[in-house]
Amino acid sequence: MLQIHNSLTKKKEVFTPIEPGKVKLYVCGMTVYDLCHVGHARVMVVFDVVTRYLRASGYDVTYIRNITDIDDKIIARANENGESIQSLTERFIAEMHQDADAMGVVRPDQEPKATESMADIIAMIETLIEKGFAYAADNGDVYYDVSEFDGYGKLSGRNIEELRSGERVAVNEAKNDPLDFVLWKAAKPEEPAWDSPWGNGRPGWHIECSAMSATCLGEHFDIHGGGQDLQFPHHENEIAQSEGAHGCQSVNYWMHNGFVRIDDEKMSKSLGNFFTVREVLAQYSPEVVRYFILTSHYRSPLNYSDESLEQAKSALTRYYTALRDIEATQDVVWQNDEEFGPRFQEAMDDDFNTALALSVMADVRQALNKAREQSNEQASYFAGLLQSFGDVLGLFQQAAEAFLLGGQDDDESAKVEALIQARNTARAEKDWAKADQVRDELNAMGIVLEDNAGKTTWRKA
RNA sequence: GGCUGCGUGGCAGAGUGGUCAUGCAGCGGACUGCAACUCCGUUAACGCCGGUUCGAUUCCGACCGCAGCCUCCA
Repeated sequence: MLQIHNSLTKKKEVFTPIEPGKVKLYVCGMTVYDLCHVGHARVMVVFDVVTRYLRASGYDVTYIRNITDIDDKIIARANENGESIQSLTERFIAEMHQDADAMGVVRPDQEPKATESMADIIAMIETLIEKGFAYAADNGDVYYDVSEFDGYGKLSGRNIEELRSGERVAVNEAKNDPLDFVLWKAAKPEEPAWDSPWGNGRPGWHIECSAMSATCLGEHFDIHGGGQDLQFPHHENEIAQSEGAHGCQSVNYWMHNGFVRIDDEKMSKSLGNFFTVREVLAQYSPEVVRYFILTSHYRSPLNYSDESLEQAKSALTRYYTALRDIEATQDVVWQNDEEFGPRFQEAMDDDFNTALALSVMADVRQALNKAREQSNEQASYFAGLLQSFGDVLGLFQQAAEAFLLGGQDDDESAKVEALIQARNTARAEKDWAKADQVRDELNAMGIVLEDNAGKTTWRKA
């Protein structure tokens, strides 16, 4: 029975979908003005695995991940670059897709964009004004009146008094209350703007998600996810907006993933201590990055370091080594495996405990390696089982050879093969000095040899 | 200052009131011409101080340390 830690109640709860057999999932996506960094990669991978596991568990999942394609940073960046906003956002949407695809992240069912949701956004603001939750200020902005919403603070565990005492925002004259947040921003000269009942302007960040989630999934849906930093104020404000406008609970389960850190500090754009996905993928295979992300529980902090990536690489190499040169039994269904299936399921059912699930897979790998010596059939079965588990976590999605040989071109491969041939000739003649010399040469090229059962295979170090 | 959360062996990282995590690395052994791979075995941990308990790393409390949010952020 699947249990999910709900940030709203701060407890693990049994997951019960609103509609039996169906899951409606919304995740806050990127603001597209720059390349994805490892923190973004974590969100994508985490909710990719959530989606994969829900589907593997038999749910019909509708997965929505929005794109914020209009905001202050986008406008500022476009101006800096001297390019149009549309050209900037289209470019970075393409870059994001490239990174996500590289990491094997399954595309969401829909990726709504803020700029294409204006009618819904404006209609929702109108509703909020009608119901008394929002007001138009003299300067053309529209604000949400926080004091009108009883549950304000319930997600982030705060109340309005606490928020007031911790107030660090410069007071904005147009607001009735410093805690009120903007739903619609009046356009400044030279800024892109949309027509609205309150004059030309553009939406505030929070209202976009409330409008898009309702449009794509309805007023009440199952799971809403995102990074921990969105809990306040973004998700708190979403609740105020959605529940204010619709008069019903908007989300049953809130899921927040932990941060990626560097040297025990949050990786973020503002601190400038981030690595882009592009940079990391130049050095490590995408599945190594994915494996690294899955070694810790999604809610824990994840410290990024070369050492951790190297460990992930070594571990994944062992899996691919086990899968190499063996024909995996097709269509093995892990749920049917009586030994490992229940252990894997128990791990994943426990709030998506991927670290524990990986330990089950390590046992399967060992079983595979042992079976190899005795029974090909058994070994093939375990290989198939490993593949089946891998499909849930998005691992082992490439051929073992492709992973282990890692982007060798044909010329290089031919050269390696020739050297191996030469070494094996020397070995046959018991010319160990020569054989070792050739092996050293290969090692220097970053090639590791493995002599198995009369056959020499190689891989990249 | 307020509110969260965390502190596990050399590193990464699960978990549990009494018995094995797992991975990376290390050590010993088997295999190998030697290595690598693989297998077998193995060392080692639960921030600090109290309390509850027959027994606590696990529950409770204080303390120390770290991180996050309270402003844009995945």
